[in-house]
Amino acid sequence: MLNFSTSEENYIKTIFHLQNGQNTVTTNALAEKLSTRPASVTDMMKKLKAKKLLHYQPYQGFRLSNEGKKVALDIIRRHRLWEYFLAENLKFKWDEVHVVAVDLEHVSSKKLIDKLDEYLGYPKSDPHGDPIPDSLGKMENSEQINLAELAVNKPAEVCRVVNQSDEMLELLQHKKITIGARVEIKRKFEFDHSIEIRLRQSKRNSSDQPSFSISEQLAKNIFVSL
Amino acid sequence: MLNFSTSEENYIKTIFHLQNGQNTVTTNALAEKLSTRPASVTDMMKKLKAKKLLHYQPYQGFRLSNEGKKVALDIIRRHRLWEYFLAENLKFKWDEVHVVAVDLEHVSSKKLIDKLDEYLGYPKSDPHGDPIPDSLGKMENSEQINLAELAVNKPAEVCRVVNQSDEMLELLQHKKITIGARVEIKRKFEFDHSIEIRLRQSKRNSSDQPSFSISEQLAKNIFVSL
DNA sequence: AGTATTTTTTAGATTTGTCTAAATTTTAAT
DNA sequence: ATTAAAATTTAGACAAATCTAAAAAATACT
Repeated sequence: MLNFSTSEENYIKTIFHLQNGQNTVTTNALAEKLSTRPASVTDMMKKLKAKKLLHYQPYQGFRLSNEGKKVALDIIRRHRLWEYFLAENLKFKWDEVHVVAVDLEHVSSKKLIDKLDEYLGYPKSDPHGDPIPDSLGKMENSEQINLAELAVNKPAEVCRVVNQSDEMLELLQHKKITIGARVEIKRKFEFDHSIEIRLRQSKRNSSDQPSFSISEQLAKNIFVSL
Repeated sequence: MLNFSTSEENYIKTIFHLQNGQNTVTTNALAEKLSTRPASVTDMMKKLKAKKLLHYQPYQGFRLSNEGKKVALDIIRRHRLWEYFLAENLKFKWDEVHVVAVDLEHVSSKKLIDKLDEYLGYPKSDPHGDPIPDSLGKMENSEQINLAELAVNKPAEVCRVVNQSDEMLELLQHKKITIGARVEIKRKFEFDHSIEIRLRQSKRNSSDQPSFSISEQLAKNIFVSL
């Protein structure tokens, strides 16, 4: 695997997240996500196409090639392993790990990352519940359903949070919704699609907590497994 | 403390090492160390002078300002803490840590480094025996003498190795000379200034080893404390 | 001291990644 | 099917960090 610049890596990673399997990614969407200008995106797309990391015809959007996906998974692996290390070992708070990992992820020594993985005990997911690809780029994708679509009275476990904005993480912290928490929907309200939920803080603290309600917007950003 | 580019940081760090307290650093020496051209050095010196990180008059060489030294110590702190982590926690070999730390040292989150320091138990020196500055930039500088100048039959402890080239580290590994090893000079030879030494591998393995000889060149790169 | 050599700086070019403004292509709307 | 609007690309410029070649300053040499 060749080496890529920090800038190239940021583009690759972001395309991977935007295309999310099948989608074609547009110039504007990518520019928006990267806080840059569409013209800059076009420039970079030419470069990445020349390096065979993506498929791109002018005006038609782009998708990562298989090689590009491999690179993306490698960057994501680095990012999530560092996030795990920061939270688990250095005791960073859940909502602080992302910004630091964004820098660390560009240190690309394969030996470093593989040894870090080993040191951490080959964790399967990062502190946000996102799966960590292994050294071959494979990652587990257990059955996850959106909290907004969970049936009433069906117990589940929070396993993933997709929006990682500061605002979102602030709200989660306040509501004490964490990865691994057991959750059950008590009621759904048709009017605004808000839902009333009850949490049990994983296994150890099994004392039931009072139920409270969350907005549809929040629920849509939370994934659970049964 | 402001943020500096990787390139700026490399210049600052290298000047710090070259000036070693009092020396004035020359354009050519710096270009040589950084594997760059003198013209590039001059360009960067103008930039760093404008940022008040060093004192510089054209043709007169340069020295870091107090502010520049602070920045240098911060970079060195990051470098050595990562080296310690790589060797101690990730089980990197002694001679592999430097190249990886050279990348990690440019991730400049203060919180990250302070938490890493805490996690590692506030180590005093890195795997090469070089002292690690604390979060205020202070570092211990215990009395160190050059192995070439140690008196015969005076037991001492290897505490520092100044040349970190691959070739040097390969030789040290072969001779099993490690930081912390107890060493004693048995004889000095006038002809080529080589010396005959005997090692005891720190405290645990106190069985004496046979003595062997090392070159003056190697001895000069090893420092010991009494 | 005056010349030759070395060191350092200047001037101008190059690469990477970005930008603005203008041109082009695609999509949407009447 | 035209036209209007939106999205995308091109063209040309800029900043950072580097380079080469030439000029200038410092140093070393008889």
